[in-house]
Amino acid sequence: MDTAPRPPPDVAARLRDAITRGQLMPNERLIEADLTKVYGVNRANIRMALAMLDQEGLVVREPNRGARVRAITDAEAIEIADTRLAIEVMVARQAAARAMDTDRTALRGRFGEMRDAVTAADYSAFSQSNAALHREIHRIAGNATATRILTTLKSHLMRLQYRVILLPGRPDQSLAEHQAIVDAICAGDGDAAEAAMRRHLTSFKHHLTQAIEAARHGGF
Amino acid sequence: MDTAPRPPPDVAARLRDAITRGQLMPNERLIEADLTKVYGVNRANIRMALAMLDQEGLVVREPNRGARVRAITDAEAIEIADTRLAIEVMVARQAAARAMDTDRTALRGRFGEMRDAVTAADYSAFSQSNAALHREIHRIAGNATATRILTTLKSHLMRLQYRVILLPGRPDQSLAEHQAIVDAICAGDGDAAEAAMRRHLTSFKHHLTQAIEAARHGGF
DNA sequence: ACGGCCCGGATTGTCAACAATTTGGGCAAC
DNA sequence: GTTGCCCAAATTGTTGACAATCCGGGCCGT
Repeated sequence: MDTAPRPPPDVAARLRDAITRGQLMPNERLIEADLTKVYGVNRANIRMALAMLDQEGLVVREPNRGARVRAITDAEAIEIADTRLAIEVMVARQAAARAMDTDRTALRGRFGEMRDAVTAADYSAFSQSNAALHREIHRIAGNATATRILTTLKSHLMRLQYRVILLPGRPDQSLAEHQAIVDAICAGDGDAAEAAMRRHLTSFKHHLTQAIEAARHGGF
Repeated sequence: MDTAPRPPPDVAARLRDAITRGQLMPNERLIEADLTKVYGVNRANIRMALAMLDQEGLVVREPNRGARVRAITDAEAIEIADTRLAIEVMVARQAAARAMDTDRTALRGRFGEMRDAVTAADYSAFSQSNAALHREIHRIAGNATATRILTTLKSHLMRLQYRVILLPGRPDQSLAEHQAIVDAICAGDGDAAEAAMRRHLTSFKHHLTQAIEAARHGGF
């Protein structure tokens, strides 16, 4: 196995991935010397990456005590879901206002992939097409600022999201909600797009709350 | 003059201040060696601070070519105003839902300061009390995630904001808008608070657009 | 003149050694 | 047994030197 000779395409991005994918557990210590070996880059680079992820909220650093993966509380998860809702609702409206013909076909294409994933009961594909559909909406809206913030917020939710997807009946409901969003955007109806996105993310938040409650009582 | 012996209370914060206050011009190069002398800290620390501000969007860094103050385009300023509106509207609703009696008096106090600043025609005090009032709303809402994002967004707008404040009649209008927001939050009326905040920030965005247009044609 | 070429200064990127701090554990005193 | 103390290992923070890169200006051939 190669431990170091890999090309280093931005340590911060790789660390971010490892955290959002759950490969690094919340509160796990991030020791600079170890990361140096894992990613094959200098300690100075590790330090810069940790500083960035700290700024981003994925990592906490205490003076002279190093960095740890930031554990988000239940209350904070709700905050994130709320904020995400507020922004994504605006983005949906903007997407409806700015969608061209090519955008509509692209959007419908993404939705088709999502439907296929649901009928195939492929959770992984569903998750991916879900993300792809939302990215498509962001692209159409053309609001880079909002997109950047949403990406960060979602990176925080990702660690919990898999529980929501696994709730019984969730994929079908989610599919119907996305259908409404896509239709509204393709119709150029900003009000409807905003309302549909609000319904979708309110539903998501509801299920997230349920999952959190279940986890709290269920033990882990 | 002392150049170095000052206590270094977080370089990133001081650099951020210098940028948002307009002491460092857009596109101005940030040379590590120079900053080392100015802030009296090591180059490694300067590098970490620049990495954080890059992550935050206040600075751009190109490989082997150093860092510059990021220049935000007119279109981006609008994006930021839009996104700010979307989040702050949600925060206003949450503040209305969660305001206690002490919060109400604190909020009214801030509003009083703002009114005083307007009657005194003190632009600086107005700007400060404006920021303080919004911070108070954030505190009451208790949504740390949204507050953090809003703080970042406003740091980007700050470089342009002074132009909006100087528009004739703006302080009086702004005062009336804030009156409505404060009243709604104190009344615990989430819908009204959201609507009032939306009116206020839509108005702000309108004036910002005007200021940008004026600057584009006016020359500077 | 003019275009390409090369060089030297300025600047960023990398690295290893050193200093300072925290942490955990053993040892002694009570 | 427990409390407090102190030391050693682990880890973070700092520093300076060196390598790599970019940029402007002069130089040469045409």
